[in-house]
Amino acid sequence: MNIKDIAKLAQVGVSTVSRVLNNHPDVKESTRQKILEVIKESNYIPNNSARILKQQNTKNIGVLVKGVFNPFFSQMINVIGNIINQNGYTMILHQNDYKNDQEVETLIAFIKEKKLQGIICLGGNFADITDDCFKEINVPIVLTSVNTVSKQGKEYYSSVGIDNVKSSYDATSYLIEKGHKKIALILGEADDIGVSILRMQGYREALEKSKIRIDDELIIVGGYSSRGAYNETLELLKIRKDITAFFALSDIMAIGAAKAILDSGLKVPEDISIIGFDGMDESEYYNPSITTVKQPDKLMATMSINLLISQINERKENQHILLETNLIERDSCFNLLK
Amino acid sequence: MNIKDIAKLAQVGVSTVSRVLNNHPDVKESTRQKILEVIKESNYIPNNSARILKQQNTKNIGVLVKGVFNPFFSQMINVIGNIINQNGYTMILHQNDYKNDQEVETLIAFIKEKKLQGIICLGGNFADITDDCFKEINVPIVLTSVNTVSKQGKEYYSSVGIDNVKSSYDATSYLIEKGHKKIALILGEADDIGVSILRMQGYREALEKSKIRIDDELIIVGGYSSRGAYNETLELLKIRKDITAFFALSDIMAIGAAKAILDSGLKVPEDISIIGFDGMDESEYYNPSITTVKQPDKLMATMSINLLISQINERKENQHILLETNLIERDSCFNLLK
DNA sequence: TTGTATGCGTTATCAT
DNA sequence: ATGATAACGCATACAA
Repeated sequence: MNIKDIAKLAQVGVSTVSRVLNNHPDVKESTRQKILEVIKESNYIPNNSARILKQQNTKNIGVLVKGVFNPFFSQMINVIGNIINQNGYTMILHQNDYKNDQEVETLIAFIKEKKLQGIICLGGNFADITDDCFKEINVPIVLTSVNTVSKQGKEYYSSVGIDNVKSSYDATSYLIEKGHKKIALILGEADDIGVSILRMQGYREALEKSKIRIDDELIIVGGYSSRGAYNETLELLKIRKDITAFFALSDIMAIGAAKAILDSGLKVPEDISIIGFDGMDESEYYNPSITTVKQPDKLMATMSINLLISQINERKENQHILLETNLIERDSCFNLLK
Repeated sequence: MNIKDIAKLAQVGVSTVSRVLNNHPDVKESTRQKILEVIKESNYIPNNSARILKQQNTKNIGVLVKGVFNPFFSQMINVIGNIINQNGYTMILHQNDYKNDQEVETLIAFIKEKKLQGIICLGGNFADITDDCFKEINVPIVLTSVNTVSKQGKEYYSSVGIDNVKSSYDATSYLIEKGHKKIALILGEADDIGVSILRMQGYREALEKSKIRIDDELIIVGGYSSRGAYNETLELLKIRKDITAFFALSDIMAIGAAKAILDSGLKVPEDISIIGFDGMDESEYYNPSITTVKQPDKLMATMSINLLISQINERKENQHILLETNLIERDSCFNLLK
């Protein structure tokens, strides 16, 4: 069942059907009604691939999200989607498997397939951006909350994110100010891509600043899951009785670590303090509420899409924006000095 | 930059380029190399819309997920994706906005656009299935963990899910057996679509069986969020001091309720018991660990995709499978009778 | 082994 | 207001 069949059934030409499909004004009301009726009756649904293939100005904005269902991004997608709609565009959401490391290629394929007018990438590792890989793409690109290690090609895309080094420097310093010296760090991933390495750097710098020796045994990897953080924390607590604080690089891991501490017969925060990262609901509703580094997720979303739309309307120079994080003090950190 | 340009640059015909693109065997190794080189140099990426438009047998299986990032489905998608790949198919993941209630239409559009060989729907409300809406679609459809209220058209699709009524009947009975009589229920949504109504029915039946009066004031709505459940629970606890247990229809809401109880100066489970639903990690790592109704998510995923693939290979009669849930006893329920 | 030509389903241009 | 027809970018049958 295609547009030709509908045209035949309605006894009109294909272009008239197409006009109805696309809400063009110059169709007689009676023919419009008739065509709509035929469409309804035959359960006809246009083929989107053919549509996009032909269209020039799609009014589509793409959102490419890294990872299958990263809850941190879900709020941001809502914000972005609303603003896209308000501006008369349509959001096309696309997942990029976290195992797929061909970020740039996926990005370009997405733009081409959907004839996008602009794109926002949420997360992912864009370390392999080269000077010319975006040259042929002449739609604006905004990379949000991604790991951009590459120094190349910065003039071909915009970015919005946080200062990972400073954020974790601040969080670590906060613990140090409360008298903590044996501070364990829970990384997300072990390899050198991703944000963990940047945040670890902030952790290291804070310790060095206070002349605290960096103890590699205190740095564990939780795989961004509660389970991973739980297991690793449990093991670490068995061999190291001197730890007074944990800094987890995600709230999800902070929760796993908290449970491991409790299951070890210790109290949070009296025996061991915890600080998380992200500012997800889970940390707020935990018992006790977990102090965390809040990422400005909604602001990041708003700035990303506003930047993109302004770029679509008037090509200006690309911008690279770094937003402030905010340490939310709750009930999981103990002051050893009082 | 399209296939024609590549052909010109490589000084070959378009079909030879197409063959290389699709890994066809009958291309001379030297020409293949040359074409690949040209493709690499010009950063050419084929247009997927055009590809799909042309292809007949795509080997694509679609997964249509309801809601922006429902964490309950993320594990299932991994399982499904792996099995799809093992069988030589490609998974195409598509989000359906939770505000979009045109489930059937979205489903059919997705099948047509991507020329899918089969599809799994994760979640969503398919109450408006009619006898003929799937008739024209001759690819197998599996609805997994969806709300299928409609009795029509069952011969045109398969389904995999749990018995929502029985599951919540069992959970409520579990509380009753422990001596609880004033059991509050936290629904996900207030309207009559969705699973909340089925689970509420189980709750009602369990109370009726034990001759416990159903008190509508004890039934609140948490909107499937911790925050919603927290606020509603806090309010309810102010006006009702007689409640001894909460049954939340998701673990996320159970956590919010737990925090509200704690913030009201009460203890879990000594003062008030809690039971959740889903079996997510969050409930396990909460303090205290929350007793919950575990959905067999991985099994649902495995059965769904295996059923679909067997249907693709040999069209058999559609099946409707109901799996058992499992009540995981943890530390959030107190026995009043001991 | 390689090239030419046709059509997938739609939109857009140009007629009428 | 409406219809015929040429693209869109690709895969494939068929020819060579």
